[in-house]
Amino acid sequence: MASHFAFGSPATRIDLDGMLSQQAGRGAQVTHYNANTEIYAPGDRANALYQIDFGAVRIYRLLSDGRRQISAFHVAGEVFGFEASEKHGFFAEAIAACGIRSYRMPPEERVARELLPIALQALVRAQEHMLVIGRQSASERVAAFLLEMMERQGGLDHVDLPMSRTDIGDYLGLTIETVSRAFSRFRESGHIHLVNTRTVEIRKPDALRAMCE
Amino acid sequence: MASHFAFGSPATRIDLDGMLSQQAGRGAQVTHYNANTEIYAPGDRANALYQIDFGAVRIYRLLSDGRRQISAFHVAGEVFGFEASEKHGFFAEAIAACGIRSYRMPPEERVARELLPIALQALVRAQEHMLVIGRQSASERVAAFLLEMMERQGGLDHVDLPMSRTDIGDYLGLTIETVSRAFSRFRESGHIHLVNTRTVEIRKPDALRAMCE
DNA sequence: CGTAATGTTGACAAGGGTCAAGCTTAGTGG
DNA sequence: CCACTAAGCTTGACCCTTGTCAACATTACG
Repeated sequence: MASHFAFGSPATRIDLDGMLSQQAGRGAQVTHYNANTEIYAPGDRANALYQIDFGAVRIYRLLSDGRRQISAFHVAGEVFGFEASEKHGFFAEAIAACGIRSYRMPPEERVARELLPIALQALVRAQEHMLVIGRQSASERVAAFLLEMMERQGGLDHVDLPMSRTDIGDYLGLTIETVSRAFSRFRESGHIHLVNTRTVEIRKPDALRAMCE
Repeated sequence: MASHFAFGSPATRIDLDGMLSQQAGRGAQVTHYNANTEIYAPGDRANALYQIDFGAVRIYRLLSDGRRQISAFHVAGEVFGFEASEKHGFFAEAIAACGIRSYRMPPEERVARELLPIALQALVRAQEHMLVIGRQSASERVAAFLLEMMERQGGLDHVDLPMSRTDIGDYLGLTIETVSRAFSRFRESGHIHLVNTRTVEIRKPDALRAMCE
């Protein structure tokens, strides 16, 4: 509580109403959801925040084979619905019957426009990473890692890895031996070419993408 | 880019300087870090944001037995250092030689004070959850889950679980069978008492805490 | 060129997943 | 109010993926 950046205890109710209703010019909508009903789905416009009056909510994603990773549970008093783009990337569903207030998105102040999106981007990456480490096999994790690095370096096929195998292992929740074996198998199958240990040429990005589904 | 909430491509440099220097009344400090040197550590005051000029950074935590979970890598152009409390909860270290600009914390506008902390809290939870699912065994994950639920319900020893075993498994990256076996083992060892399948009495919270380190 | 750090590969073991059976609880209809 | 059913949960047996331990190879650096 001391810091201007501190966050209240879990019991503290956030005064979203006081904060946002001014902007929307109107109080929040309160909606009732039955158990196992959808609140939003990937692709839906992310133009609101949600605060739970009562009940509980799960946030999750699905792999195409049906494996599911829940990235968060939310209970009464908590706020969810943040996204880093204009569309949702996750499912939100009521676990039990819920009362949920929805608030139109906050104002376009400079901090909201610039700083908050950075935090939200980090949050989305964290959530996606949870999907990788929570539900994917060793080779799927390494494939996802290579694709992530490729994208973050502009999509060029020659990817530079500034980090060690130990770092990669710790990032993916694997041992260095398992990471190394995955690299070797991708090399043997022609998916990648190891220019050197820290430079990878991605030869079959689609094959890697197919692994991650 | 279309949405007022959209986030630029990874290549886009965030104009932190233009945004924050006004507040600090001064431009950013540029610091040089050698490879494998600490930028901040758990317990350090979190009163700045950092933007990477060149090089790469790892964000991680340690379990007491030395297992490490890296929750993020950051490369040139990216911003890190967000925390939900006044102190850092993670290590930040240079992977290679780095040039890093540090910016004093942003202004206390209403959105920054209220909305950003919510996002940051979610981010920190995500990062801590990565530690759990990336590096902990099945029983450690379930112990961490029970403790998290206990804390989020005010620390009472009778914890209500609104979610199914399937949900818990998906949250922890485990199958329902493994979750169930962990509950059973905790029951047999007297750490918990299962009042019913959805209500747990935490009898030895310290024993559970010891498991998570 | 020599040494230490980093990475690769192999053999083996174990933790957790898969498959299957049975149990418990909650909800429904007679 | 009880019986029936379906969903959720528990337990067991087996097996596979990945971790562990070890040896060796390669790279980086002084």
